[in-house]
Amino acid sequence: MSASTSAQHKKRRLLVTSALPYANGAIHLGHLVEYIQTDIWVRFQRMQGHEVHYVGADDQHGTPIMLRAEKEGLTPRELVGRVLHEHARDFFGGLEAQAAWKNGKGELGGFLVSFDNYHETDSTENRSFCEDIYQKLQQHNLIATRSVEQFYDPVKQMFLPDRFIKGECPKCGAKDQYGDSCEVCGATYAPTELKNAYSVVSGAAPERRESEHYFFRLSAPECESFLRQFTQGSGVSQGVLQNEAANKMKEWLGAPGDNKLSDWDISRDAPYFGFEIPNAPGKFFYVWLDAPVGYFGSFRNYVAKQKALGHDIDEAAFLNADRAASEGTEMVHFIGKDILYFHALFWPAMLEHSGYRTPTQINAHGFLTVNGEKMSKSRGTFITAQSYLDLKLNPEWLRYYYAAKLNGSMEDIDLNLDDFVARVNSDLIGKYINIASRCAGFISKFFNGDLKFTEPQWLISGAQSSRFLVGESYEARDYGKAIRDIMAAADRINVAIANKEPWNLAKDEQRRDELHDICSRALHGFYVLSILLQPVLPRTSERVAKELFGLDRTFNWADLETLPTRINAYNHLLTRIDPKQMTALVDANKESLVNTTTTPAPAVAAQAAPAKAAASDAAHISIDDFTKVDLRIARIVSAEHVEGADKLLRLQLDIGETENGEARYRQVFAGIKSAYDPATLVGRHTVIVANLVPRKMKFGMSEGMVLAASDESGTTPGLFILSPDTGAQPGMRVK
RNA sequence: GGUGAUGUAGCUCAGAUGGUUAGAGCGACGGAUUCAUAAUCCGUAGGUCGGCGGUUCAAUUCCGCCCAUCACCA
Repeated sequence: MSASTSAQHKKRRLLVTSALPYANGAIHLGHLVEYIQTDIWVRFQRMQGHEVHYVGADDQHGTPIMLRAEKEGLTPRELVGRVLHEHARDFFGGLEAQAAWKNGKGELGGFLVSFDNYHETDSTENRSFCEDIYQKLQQHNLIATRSVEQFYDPVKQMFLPDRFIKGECPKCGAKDQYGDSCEVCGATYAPTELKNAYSVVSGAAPERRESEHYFFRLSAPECESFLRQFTQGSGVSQGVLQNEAANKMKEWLGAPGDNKLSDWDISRDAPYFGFEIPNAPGKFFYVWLDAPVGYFGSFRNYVAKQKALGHDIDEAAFLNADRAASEGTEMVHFIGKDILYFHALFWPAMLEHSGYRTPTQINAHGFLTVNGEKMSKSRGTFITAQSYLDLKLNPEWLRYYYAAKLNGSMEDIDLNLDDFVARVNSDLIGKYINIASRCAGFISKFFNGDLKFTEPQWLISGAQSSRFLVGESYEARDYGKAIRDIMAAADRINVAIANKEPWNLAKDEQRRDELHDICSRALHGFYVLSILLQPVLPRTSERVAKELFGLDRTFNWADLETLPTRINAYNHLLTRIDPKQMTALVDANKESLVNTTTTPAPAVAAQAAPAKAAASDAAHISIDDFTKVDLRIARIVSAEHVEGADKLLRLQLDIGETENGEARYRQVFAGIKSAYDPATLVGRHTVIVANLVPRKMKFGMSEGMVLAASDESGTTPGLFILSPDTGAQPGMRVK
């Protein structure tokens, strides 16, 4: 790759981004593929001394956020503010940790993603970029307006995105199907074809209404000709896009004259959480317009923060088209393959025609599967970042495993949990860490920590060739190859140690020089491996640099040309994964009650069960008796502690009821405080008795009862509320 | 439905412009060793390279069809 060879001579100036996670849910292991992939690349570039600015942000606008905030009884700002902190905690240990780290006064937490800045799209910086881009496009006659007919919720008084419409499949009649295709028979159709369509928001029958929309004229000839040149490029190596992505673009663009591009609808009507379009009251920028602009917003915010600390970063050199061209700065996006369309068509076309610089590299990656299948909440493979960290699993394990599987293409990668344990334990502990562990003792014991090399040049030239080989792989994002080459080197070092049998040399005082040499060489090997692995294992490599080799800083790429001179006493660096931790991780992420019974715990319960069944034999009830109990699926909208109550939580439950067109929630007091943190309940589905006589309690009316299991004998402690299987909707009858 | 990607040992993956016995790591099995409470080293077994057909002296590698998985069709 040309970039890596030229990197030897020229200092690169890079603005790097990862896609912005939507502020509507928790970070999970699927998200982390991208942030870890980007972070490894960024850290590799920094190690070479390049100027790197890695920025990210939360994507906070749009209808789903607006509606979710409403259901939780929050303003959108309150919701996205909370989620921003959750995301920051997962990525790097929180905004405070990040700020301290930037000041050189602290360490990152979470998954060690080393953003230079993490911001939000609902910000003043982002608004001003959006307005500026929009106005420039307008000046270039690339904004058009026309009337669009859309679904409208007459109760909620808002236009509805297609995914908020459900109804019966026009082909097979299956109920509750989305507006694009039927999950039961596989038919595809337009939302207008749905029978008995209803709004997911209010349940009302949607109407068709017209409204004026604003469009970015992507179909304009200047856009097409620009994109043709931009996506195909003239690049010798990768160019702007990977091959696979460039082919996809060819498909989207078609042959010259096909005119396959259509204009892009960039406006949404009020009510909408977003930025109002200048001089267009009641019209807002569509979230997908301001999301990528968020990269710029975050960068500007970062430049200001750095300026306050006395560091000047030339913003225009990175954002202005002419300046970027003359200064040779780069802008590199890491994205998932699902959003290639937005990043490779709309985004560059917008930038090109508003005077901003366009991306120099767009790197798309595939999706994550777990154990070969789509992540599943009921199987417990929809694993949140928080659950991984809460169980004290080492983030470097996951970073290493992802690195070993990533190859720079758009292929999906699989996290196989058994393989994860085997791979990490065998590679990192068995091969890599073991080298230091088995040799450091001799150096400390016999040579006072001093290293001595008989053939220094030979060792340095070996490190030099690793430097090229591994560096090229990192540059091309073929981390899998980098890891294979690094581990092959670790294998060679272990073989060399075995051949010299230092434990036998140690018994013979005549052979101290030989002992000194083999152990010094092995430690140098460990030094090299630690440098090469630093982008992947930043925390461990930092400890190796500081604690073992006594440096006052982290490694950089040039350290590969030097030899360490001494070591300090060796302390353990990494522990193995216990397979039980994987079981615990999956259990912690299981939502369905049915599936949790596969865990070992019920051994006790199984013994208790027969006795209870026998006891209840005496009192059968009729089916009619049972149907008197109205059991419903409920969604927990909010949960909070009740002041003055020892055991109660106050829950707001959505069971699909409405009142005057507004969603009506049931307030229920549940005695589950001892077993559940309210924050973990929000959003969960459970089962309630809906026709229980409402009861006035000291703290208010309780309009139903949440069902929970417990062992009456007290043998098995705990309280367990029920969870329906995935797909159950609030209000469904349980019978 | 259309388009594209993927399908190689038990697991995770390399690789080949078509050409002698298809590779690695892990796992399994056998042996060695003990510095590494955080092991390693040596060796063995395991694959008709998703299925069927075609082109060819020769295909797992090229072509067609089929099956499976995944994605995209704004």
